[in-house]
Amino acid sequence: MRLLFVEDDPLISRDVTTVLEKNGYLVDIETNGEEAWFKGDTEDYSVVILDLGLPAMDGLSVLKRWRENERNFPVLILTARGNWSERVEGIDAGADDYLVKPFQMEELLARLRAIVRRTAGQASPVISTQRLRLDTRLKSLSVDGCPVDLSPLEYRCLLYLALNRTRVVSQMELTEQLYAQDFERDSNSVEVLIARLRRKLGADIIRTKRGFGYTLEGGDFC
Amino acid sequence: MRLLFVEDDPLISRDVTTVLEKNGYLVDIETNGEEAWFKGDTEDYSVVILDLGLPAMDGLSVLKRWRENERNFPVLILTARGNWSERVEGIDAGADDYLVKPFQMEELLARLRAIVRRTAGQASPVISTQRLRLDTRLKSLSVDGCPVDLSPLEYRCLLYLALNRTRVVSQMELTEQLYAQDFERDSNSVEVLIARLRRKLGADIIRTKRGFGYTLEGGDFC
DNA sequence: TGGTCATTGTCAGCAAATCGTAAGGTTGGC
DNA sequence: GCCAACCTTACGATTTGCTGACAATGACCA
Repeated sequence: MRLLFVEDDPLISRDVTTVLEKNGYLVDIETNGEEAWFKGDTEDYSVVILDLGLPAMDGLSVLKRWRENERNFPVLILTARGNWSERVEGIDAGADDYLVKPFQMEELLARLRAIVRRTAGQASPVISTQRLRLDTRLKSLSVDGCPVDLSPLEYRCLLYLALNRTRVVSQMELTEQLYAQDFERDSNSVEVLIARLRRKLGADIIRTKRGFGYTLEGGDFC
Repeated sequence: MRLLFVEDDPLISRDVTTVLEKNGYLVDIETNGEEAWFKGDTEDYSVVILDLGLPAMDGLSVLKRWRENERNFPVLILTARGNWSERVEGIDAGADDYLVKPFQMEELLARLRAIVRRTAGQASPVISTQRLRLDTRLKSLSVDGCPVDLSPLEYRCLLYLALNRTRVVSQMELTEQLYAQDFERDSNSVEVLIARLRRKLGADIIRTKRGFGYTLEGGDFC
């Protein structure tokens, strides 16, 4: 789950990032608006946390320019206490949620989960396909009603496939989403990961589109 | 995705090209301005990377001449560090983005993605004809409602025919779109490819206009 | 401290799919 | 009927993806 964190205060960003990473997010940090905008415009993020007080280009402008370019990832904005108008403007500019500083990490995590779920078209904290049931709060999974244990990496992989089950996810994309950007080119770790998932889930849950990538069952037509 | 890479330093172009090809681009390399201009003027590219310091004809002139001739493919220019005026001139001459040398490959890839997305607009993810349904997100195809599996090359070929179904696509054109520049001209690989497609789709989906090329059913024009 | 276990990357071997090549067959226009 | 354009088939080199075995790491516990 790739996350862009736009925050100019290095003290805050370091602490928050640590927690986010412990919770399975792959965090990119940007400290100024200009570069944050470029990152958001060119990379694929699952969610963005955006502080509104930024140098170079203020957070609101960044958000507006993203939305103009149809960058539709969910954005959670951070605002200072009592700055009510900013908050309203933020929502108008296309933010999906806001949080007032200072905040509890627990609350940030909860809102991130909610926001990711909503924008993925999920109304509940549970993602279900025909045979899978992924509970994002408990990080638990059942297949055909039977509980299955997953390792952290396996869970993140399956979650990403589930959130993108309407399309083919290439090996490369999966690599970028699961590992930091300095990935080995000639490694088959993704293949091994998929194989281990299949052993736990059953062979026919994750399908291979040779030459293209992987899809989950249930994203079918016809 | 055909890409023209105009760069006079063979060391740079070789390395960059390798990465580009691994990322699915069909790369043509030109090392001097004159020939680069001719290539861009006569071939169909999805995007062009243009180094501004070139022998024979400098990059800016090449770009201007393309734009005068209404060659509207997106162009990303490469400039030396700190050469600010060149960059501004480049944008004025019709470049879509620029990158300062030396650069990270990741950043180049990101900017290419952004640029292609911008100029392509957003095309519908599903292309339908009377009997075909091509889902570009699932990379899957159904004929008369029945799913059919395609190899990557077959898929690209059919997609190109589908995107150009209002006209006849010559063998030559298909070759240029599917293969890199220095391809054997007297090979029957396209014919074989079409034959394999026909075996999977049914004989009457792809029609031959002898001496001209191929058309898809449904693009009737007699 | 040392042992056990879960997690995850690496590697080598295998099977199957992919795709270019070549050779010979068929078709259609003149 | 000839010739070029096009089709079909078979072959095999290469690529792609799967799998089991093994190693490195770190957490946990005695």
